[in-house]
Amino acid sequence: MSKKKNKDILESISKENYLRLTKEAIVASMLKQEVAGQRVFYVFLKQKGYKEITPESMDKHQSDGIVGNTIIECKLNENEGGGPKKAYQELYGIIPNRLKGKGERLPYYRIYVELETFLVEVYDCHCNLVDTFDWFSDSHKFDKYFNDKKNTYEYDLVDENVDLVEVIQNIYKVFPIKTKIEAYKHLQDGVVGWFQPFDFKHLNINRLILNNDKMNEKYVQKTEGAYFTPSQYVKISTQYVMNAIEQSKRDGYDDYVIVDRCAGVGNLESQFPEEVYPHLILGTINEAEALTANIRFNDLADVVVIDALTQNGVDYYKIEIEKYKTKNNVNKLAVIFLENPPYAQLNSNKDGGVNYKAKKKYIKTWVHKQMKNGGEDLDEQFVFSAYNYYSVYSYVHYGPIKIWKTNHLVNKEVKEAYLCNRKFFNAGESAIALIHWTNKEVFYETIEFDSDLGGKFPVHKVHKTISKLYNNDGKDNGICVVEARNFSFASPRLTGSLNDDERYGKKWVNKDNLLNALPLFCVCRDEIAEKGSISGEKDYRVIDTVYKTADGGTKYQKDKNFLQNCLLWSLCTHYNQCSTNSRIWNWGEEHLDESLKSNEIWLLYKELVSETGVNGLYNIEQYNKNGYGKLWREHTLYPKVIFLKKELQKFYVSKIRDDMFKYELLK
DNA sequence: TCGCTCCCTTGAACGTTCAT
DNA sequence: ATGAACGTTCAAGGGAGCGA
Repeated sequence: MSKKKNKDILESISKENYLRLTKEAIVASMLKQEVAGQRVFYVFLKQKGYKEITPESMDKHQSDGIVGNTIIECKLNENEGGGPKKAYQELYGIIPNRLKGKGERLPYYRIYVELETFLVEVYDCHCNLVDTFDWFSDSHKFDKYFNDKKNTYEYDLVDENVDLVEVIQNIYKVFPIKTKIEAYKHLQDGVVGWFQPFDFKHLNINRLILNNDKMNEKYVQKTEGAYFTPSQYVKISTQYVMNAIEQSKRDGYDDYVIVDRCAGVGNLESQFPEEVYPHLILGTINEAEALTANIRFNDLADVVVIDALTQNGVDYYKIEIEKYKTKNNVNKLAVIFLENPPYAQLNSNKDGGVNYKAKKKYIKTWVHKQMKNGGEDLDEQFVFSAYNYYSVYSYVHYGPIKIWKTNHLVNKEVKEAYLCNRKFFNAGESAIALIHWTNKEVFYETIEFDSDLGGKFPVHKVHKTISKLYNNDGKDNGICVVEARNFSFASPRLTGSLNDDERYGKKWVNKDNLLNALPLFCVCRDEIAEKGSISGEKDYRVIDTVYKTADGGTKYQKDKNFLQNCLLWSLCTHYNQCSTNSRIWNWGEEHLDESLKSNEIWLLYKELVSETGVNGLYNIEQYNKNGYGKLWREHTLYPKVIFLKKELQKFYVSKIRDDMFKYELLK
């Protein structure tokens, strides 16, 4: 809006007598300050019968005025908002570039509208004036350009600011297709009105492969479980494999093969020297990925499409290994597995995530059926089948540490181990173990990992869950429900809560056992184990490697100091969801040590309780005293609540956390 | 009952545009 | 330059339900 316009509006507002206006009229005049002109224009067109126009979304400041095959830019008059100069930049620079960056269609026509003078100028994409008319009397003329299909602008995918990955993802959106290979077909054929035919096989292979990894992020990742491994970690796993090869030579093996049953586009193998290619035995379940991988390996290695978790799949690799032996006349062959399998738990309730089970209609894979226990995660199935059906020399494997830490699925010698940061796999920050296992049986209690942060990071095996440390005393005797169950820190709200409404479970604890049970609630809410830090720099190595256990037994119950600290924290934290009338508040105050009652945390908490007349920080946060007005909470209550939360964090770290490790509640 | 994962909503933090 | 007013992104938190 021009200065003049705004000034006029502001002046007219100060002259206006609002007392005589209805509510509606006031709202109408408020709208005048903003983009009222455009709103009137688009509403007018809509009322003239242009159904594709939605004025509400089109007259916002930053929306691109795209209707059918046109981009529209409105100006009130030629002095407003930069006038024709600014309109030109928008129509031929800013909006097209934004669309290209998003990989979306580029309209052929550019329309400049001057609202006050009713002037409409229609240009083509080369800025040739095509038509001029009056939008009030000739509004039907827009129709021709909105719906024009014949004159189309095609842009080239080789263009710098075209994001090929976005184009492919838009192809997925626009056409009813499921696989990459179909998308590639569209690239090859071109799409009228969108882009020219693109010969991906000969024109820009490197870029295509590079982007293929990126493409896995959003679409294929979800449907096929095709995650890619970042190159800095591929470098390490490549070295691990080379080490295994060297070791096999020293052990008297004649030759080696490298098996990857989830090769995808061949990322894990991309850093091997070419002489390694003939030793590769690769498979993937996605046809388009196999196509791309075969381009990468230039016919020196063959990537086939096969599901490794079927009986056929298992046999296929057996046969391929045998074939290699026969063909190359090998006596003693070292079989090295190198894999980054999909990590997808199939017993999940939702149909999102890796779509594997949706395709298989909840049918267990053949490998899964062979497993006595576990195997809900595809990763476990890959690990299980590798060691069960093949005589593995070495297994270089990426995956969650649970296969060793809790499931005890692999108990083999560790040659080398590295903790990768999952954020580089395009997921949330956490630790993914890269381990070079041999086939020698070894039972470790601790594995030491290298990592991005340098030094050694130990991860300990766990045996018993904390749920073993207490029992259900029944609702009649119980003071509150303590939920304390699993090993991991996923969803701590659900599996580590304290409440009196049985919202997550029914494990009631009575007055005699509660003091001993509260540390189990506290450990479930260990912020550092869950998030990697309290604030600032995260230590990704902690996330998903530190678990809750009962391996230390009931020793912690003899430390009265520790129990008292946990009691104070449990009573004051907002994670305690007991209602204000719960018996826990009186019980807690009775049992809290006198020395802790002079602690700043307790004093502050009690102050909030007396101010609101409500028990529990969780309830205090929701407390609303209408008589004080809506801003009262912001000014009086929340600053104190925030301060108390910070003090509780500090208290947990300084007085509780170390003991959690000491008593092996954290491990 | 227990262990675990996935989807959805929020809102803080950061980005961008525009008028003064 | 500065700040209002949106727009965008992303992690945290809440909740549901599967399979053993």
